[in-house]
Amino acid sequence: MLSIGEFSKICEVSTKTLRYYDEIDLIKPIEVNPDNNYRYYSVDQIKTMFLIIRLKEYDFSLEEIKEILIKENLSLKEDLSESLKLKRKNMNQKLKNIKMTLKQIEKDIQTLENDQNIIKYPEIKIEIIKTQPLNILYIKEKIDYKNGYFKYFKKLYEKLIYHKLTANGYPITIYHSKEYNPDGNETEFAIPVKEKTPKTRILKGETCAKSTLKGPYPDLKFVYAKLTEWIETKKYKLSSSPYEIYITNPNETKNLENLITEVYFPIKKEDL
Amino acid sequence: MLSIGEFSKICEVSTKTLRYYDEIDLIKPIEVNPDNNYRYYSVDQIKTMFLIIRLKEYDFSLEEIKEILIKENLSLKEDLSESLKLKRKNMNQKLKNIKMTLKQIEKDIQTLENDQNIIKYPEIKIEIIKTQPLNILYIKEKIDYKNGYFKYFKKLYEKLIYHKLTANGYPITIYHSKEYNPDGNETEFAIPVKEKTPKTRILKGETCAKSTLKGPYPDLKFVYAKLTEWIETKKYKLSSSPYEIYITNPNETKNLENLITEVYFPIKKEDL
DNA sequence: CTGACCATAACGAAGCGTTACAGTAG
DNA sequence: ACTACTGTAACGCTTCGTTATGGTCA
Repeated sequence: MLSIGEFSKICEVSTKTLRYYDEIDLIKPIEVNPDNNYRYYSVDQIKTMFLIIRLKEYDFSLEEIKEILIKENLSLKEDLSESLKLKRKNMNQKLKNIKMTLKQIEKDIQTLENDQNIIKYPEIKIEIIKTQPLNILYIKEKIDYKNGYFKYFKKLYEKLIYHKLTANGYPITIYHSKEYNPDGNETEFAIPVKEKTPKTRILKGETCAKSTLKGPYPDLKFVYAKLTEWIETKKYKLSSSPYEIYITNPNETKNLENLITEVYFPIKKEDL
Repeated sequence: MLSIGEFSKICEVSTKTLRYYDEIDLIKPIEVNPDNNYRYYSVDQIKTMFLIIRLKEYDFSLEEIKEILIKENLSLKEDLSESLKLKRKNMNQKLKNIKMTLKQIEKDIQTLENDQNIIKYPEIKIEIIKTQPLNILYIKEKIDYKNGYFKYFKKLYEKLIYHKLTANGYPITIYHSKEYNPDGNETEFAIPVKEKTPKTRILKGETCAKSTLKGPYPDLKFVYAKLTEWIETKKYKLSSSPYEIYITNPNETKNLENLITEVYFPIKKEDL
């Protein structure tokens, strides 16, 4: 039997951690002296503790680990295998993110060497145009921007096929919610179609400030910033929801720098 | 000028976040309506906000970002460049860790497929031997295990050279602190030397339980677990600090699986 | 008047670290 | 008697999310 200090040393965790794990019933000493409440651990528990540490490295929460330990006692290992595969997926995602972040850091360090600002908008031209009304098939969704739109356009195309309609233009995304909400924003995915049916609606023709971005989608936020700025300085106001038209197909474009996206801000003159 | 909702949408952060950043003086609206306390942001602040987001991706704390923004106003860009390089280093470290974790997950998934336990000790034999006294040159340090011992042995070798002593055996690490402490443990780095001087001391000869590990250093904790277990079941007690002797030089060993390390636990019979 | 927006305030969450204070084993 | 070890209790840290409650703009 091991005192908390000995146990902590072998397992390379602090005694504070052990007391906390005791408190949350993650791993409890097999014996507690009732006189002085000293905790005593068995050598068998070292393995359990090592398992906990291992799982923590895999980003399991202590709550999840608790469940795993319970299942372990019932020897349900298949379940653990599934969980591990899920964590592997998350880890791979994390790996990708870190690699991208590293690339970005490199870029930024270079930018600073050239004595420039890290944050700068891509070259953006703005023109005022009048759009024609478009007959569109659409779906509305509450979405998180970060995961890409592939899923939603897939759904839209399924609807298109199901209703036997004929696509007649590039895909469009319309942003209805005014405020950014981390768990979902009112967004409409649409595509122009030939046939007018009760399932379609008209995206009305309007005066718009239009910008065309050549570059990756994350740069779009700069276009939005720029357009917002422009509208303000020119004393216009937004008259309805902004939308994007994807001229290029991201699935067929190898170099993301070559993606072309048009951004439309419907505008009117500020009321005086 | 932008209301908090508009600003939040363009920058893709929640209004809660913006209010929090206002509270901690990270980014404050340029104007606040004194009647109703409504916050208004300028379009210029979009760039600042983008910078904050970028730096957050690089793992700067909000406190650090605050300092950077202040320096930015004084246009001290060199400083930022240095900070970025530091973060790049951290990111690279993180990348390595994740890669290692991924490898371990793969291993564990395999292990589970073979219907075995994830945590299992490597094959470890234990023998009882009597050691000879060793005359050692030593340095004591309070260290964190995780960063490797290279630094400390380098220091030890410098001392060796400085005092013109002759090494006479393999390097040794002696673990004095009983409890694991996340910010440092009393550890002694030593090497046997020929000359007896006031700078050296005797590591006394004793009865020891000895194990030899062939494999990477992280496996050492299993050896410690096993030895502790063994001592308990055989009714021995630890009589002084355990130590390790490194038979192989990790800098010259390509495959970490081939590292050889001896672990010694000085023991005595339990008092009856 | 009705929603969609805005405000403040207070609590929660994860995983311990950090005092502070006191008893205890050897 | 000393010291290293053990205990409990309570607050702190970071970065917001989550109610709850109430005022305000179009």
